Amino acid sequence: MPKSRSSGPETRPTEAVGGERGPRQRLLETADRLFYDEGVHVVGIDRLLDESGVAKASLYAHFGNKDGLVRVYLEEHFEARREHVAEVLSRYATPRERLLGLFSDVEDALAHPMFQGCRFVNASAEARPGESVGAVTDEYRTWLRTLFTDLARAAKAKNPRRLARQLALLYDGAAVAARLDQDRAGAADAARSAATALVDASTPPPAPPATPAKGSSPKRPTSG
Amino acid sequence: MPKSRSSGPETRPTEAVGGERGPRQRLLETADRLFYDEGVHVVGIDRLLDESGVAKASLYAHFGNKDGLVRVYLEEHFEARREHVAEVLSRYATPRERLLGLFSDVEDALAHPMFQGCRFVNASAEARPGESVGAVTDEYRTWLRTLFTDLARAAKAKNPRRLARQLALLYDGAAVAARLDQDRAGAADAARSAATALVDASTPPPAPPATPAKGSSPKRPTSG
DNA sequence: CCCCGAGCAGACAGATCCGTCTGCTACCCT
DNA sequence: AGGGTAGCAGACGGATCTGTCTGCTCGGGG
Repeated sequence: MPKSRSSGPETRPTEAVGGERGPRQRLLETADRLFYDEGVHVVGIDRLLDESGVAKASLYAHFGNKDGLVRVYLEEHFEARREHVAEVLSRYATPRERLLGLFSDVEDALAHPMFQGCRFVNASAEARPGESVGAVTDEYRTWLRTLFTDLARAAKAKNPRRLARQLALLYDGAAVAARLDQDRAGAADAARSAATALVDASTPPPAPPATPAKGSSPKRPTSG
Repeated sequence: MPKSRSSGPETRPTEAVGGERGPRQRLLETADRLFYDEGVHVVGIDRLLDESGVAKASLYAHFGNKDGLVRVYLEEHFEARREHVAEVLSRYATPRERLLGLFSDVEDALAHPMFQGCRFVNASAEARPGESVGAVTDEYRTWLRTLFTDLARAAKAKNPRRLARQLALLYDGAAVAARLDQDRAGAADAARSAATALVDASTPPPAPPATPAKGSSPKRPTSG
């Protein structure tokens, strides 16, 4: 029985407080790197174990099986995405600025050389029917669509759901272009400019301008 | 040495003329179905052989190895795409109508329940570095970008390359939405309406209308 | 002091997958 | 009629992958 890890009181099982990271964390970091760069099916368990310095038994104790690791890998990325998007949105005041701010953030992500597209898109392209990739991806897509729809509605778009879906198309397209094309700067410019045009065409004219600060973190990109 | 099949005079090796299809064709049809629906790495050779009724030796005689089959699978799809797009474009007269016609065609593809997104996007998401997926995909992406750029330039867009990239984003986004989302009709509407808005915003006003015929084939969709 | 749990290391089994090779059949062409 | 070729069927080997299981170490608490 694979011990449903969920009881953790406040600290991770053994160590976890100091600079030392436990096997669970190391495994997830390695999984995020390898799964994202090379694909879920391409990367075998032995390689994950080698590069993270974790024993095979620890993997199965923590995650049950490989699919469990993949699920947590995607869930943690989902959580990181939500936090990142919340932080981005917090930098802007009006709904219109927030919508466009999301595409400025896309521009930042595209500029990052490690950006390899959306983890959910990539994982879904190679997912078997029974795997849990589909479930997490569905949750993510629902959240993303709701986010755009709410913002479009708040921006008083004439047809909020349509505008939301249009912007989502640009969002996904940018992720695809980031993985397949060389000209990432062009794709970023296209996404931002298209988003601006679509928002302008669907919403009443905005209030007078107020350029916001534009800070971004140098970490591994989280967009997708 | 894997016998570089290329000498075929005018008919395929043995049969090929009558209703009978040779092993090469059967293999490619099965590959297109399985690779597209389930993924290139997920589908093994034995399954391809079983479902196509072809001997293993025939596969290696025709394609050298699995990567060769994958390459031809993508190349033939590329060729089908070019022919299909040429046919779509031939239905319209002006560059603007042609650009928008491509998105009407996207709408048709999205309506097809077997449409599972773009074969190149899907295959690239799970491709190993050395495989030939990357090469064929590069050719396809270059062709696609050139196509949009030429049409945008012909439509007298103020910034043809930008408009082309914007439309390409919508194109890719529609393929992603087709695979990951349930609401395909909404995605199709969003792609078409966004394309119209972006074209209108970037080009001088069009000539008076002239609604074209809109016929589509009931075959397996080729878009991507 | 000792015991228990967490984690590391690696062997092992079962499945799968790729690719090669050996037979056999059937058809076409001379 | 006979030989060559394309194709079918399947065994086989080597590699790889997932998942289980057995030892071993180490540190902390009763």
